[in-house]
Amino acid sequence: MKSTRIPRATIQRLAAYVQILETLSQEGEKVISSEGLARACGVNPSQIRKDLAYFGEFGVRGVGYYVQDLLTAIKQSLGIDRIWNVALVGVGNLGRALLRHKILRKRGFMVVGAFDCDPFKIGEEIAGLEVYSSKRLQELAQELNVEIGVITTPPKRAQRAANYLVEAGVKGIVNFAPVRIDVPENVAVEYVDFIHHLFSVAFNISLNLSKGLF
Amino acid sequence: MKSTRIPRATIQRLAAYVQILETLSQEGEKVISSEGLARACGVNPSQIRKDLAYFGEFGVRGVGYYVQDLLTAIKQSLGIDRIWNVALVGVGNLGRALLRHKILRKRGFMVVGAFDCDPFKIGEEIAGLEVYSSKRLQELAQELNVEIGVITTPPKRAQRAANYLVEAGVKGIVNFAPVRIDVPENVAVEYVDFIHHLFSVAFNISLNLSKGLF
DNA sequence: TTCTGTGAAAAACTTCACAGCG
DNA sequence: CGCTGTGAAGTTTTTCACAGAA
Repeated sequence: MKSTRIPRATIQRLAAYVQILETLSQEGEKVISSEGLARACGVNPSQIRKDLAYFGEFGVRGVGYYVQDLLTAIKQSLGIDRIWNVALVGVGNLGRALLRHKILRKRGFMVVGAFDCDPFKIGEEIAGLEVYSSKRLQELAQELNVEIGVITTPPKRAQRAANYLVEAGVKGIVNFAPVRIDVPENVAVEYVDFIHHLFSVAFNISLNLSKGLF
Repeated sequence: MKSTRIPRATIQRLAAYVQILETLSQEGEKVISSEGLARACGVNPSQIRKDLAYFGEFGVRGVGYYVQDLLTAIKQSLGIDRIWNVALVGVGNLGRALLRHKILRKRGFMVVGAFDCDPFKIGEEIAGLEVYSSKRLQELAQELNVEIGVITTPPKRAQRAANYLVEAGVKGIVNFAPVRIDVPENVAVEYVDFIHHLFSVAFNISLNLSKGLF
């Protein structure tokens, strides 16, 4: 394992590799070359070899990578070779969808607590989980051994949700609310905002159109 | 307007600037400096000036940027100064959440058609929109003047959904399914996969933990 | 004076090209 | 022989630093 700082982009790509390798594994493929993997995820083959080299030597020269071994190695490198307990704050449309979506659990992220500040929602049961008052976050998160918080509140309540989560001792937050949040620097934050992707598509369409016209 | 190729990262950041500027605008702020904006979205001030310079000169030296003017200018540059018609394919948990979420519409993306291949879902009404058979995509998308497709199907059906959308003449696709899709190169594609962000947070937590231990 | 716009420098990231191992 | 692992080259993106306009 190298000690160089690992590019953020590499982490993003590793996540993509995991997805492709899991599909390959399900399809019964045993071996994949960097070129095959590259084609499957639209990047350069040496990019893949470089990305993997940050964490170790997982391939066999002249052969390629054993799908199952590589999958295990990447998951271990990313720290996703185990289950992470997650608390979800904000039970709106998006929050509900995430709670019902099996993908979180399938990927090793188990939502062990759902929280909201709306009295009408507190006590409701969604996907087998009771909705608790956000004020009980600190108390319950410790009890439930929560490590990651997911914020799906409206933008105005995101900072408060973040505060509760930090107080409750979570070490990472995935924020779906379209606002920046302030947290201590030892808390890892990721922002998810699909509107950005729609903007990006809109921009590219406009660009293509103008290329066609002139 | 410069003719250099605009970095993808710039487009992503412009989308973030839009969000912040809209908040500022609502709060009645008239002027913002590149430094203020930089602080609000966690980037370097000259990054912001560079990003904006790709599209023109929007600032006033010694003053900063007029919030409203800058907002208008960025929206125009991104091609989001108008309404885009969107077709959504795949009415599962995520699809439903997007249909009900007001944010799409608020940002200028109007879902004008919802499609699914499950006979049980066809005919259902969600957020005032009838669910149609995916097979009718081509016919209806043209009628409804759809320009962007959003795929929220399970991974296995994503490629078929993409094919339908391309046949229907959409020029851009936002794919929420965790698989790569093949489309003609004049169709802009963006992938949305929040699991990547959870992976990223998990990795960073693991990293912080190991830093703390050694 | 303040704060933008921008060349030039620095850093980060990607691709190349090939040595080296199975 | 084929494909990985990797230094070196190349490219892109970010940051610096300062000239110049309001």
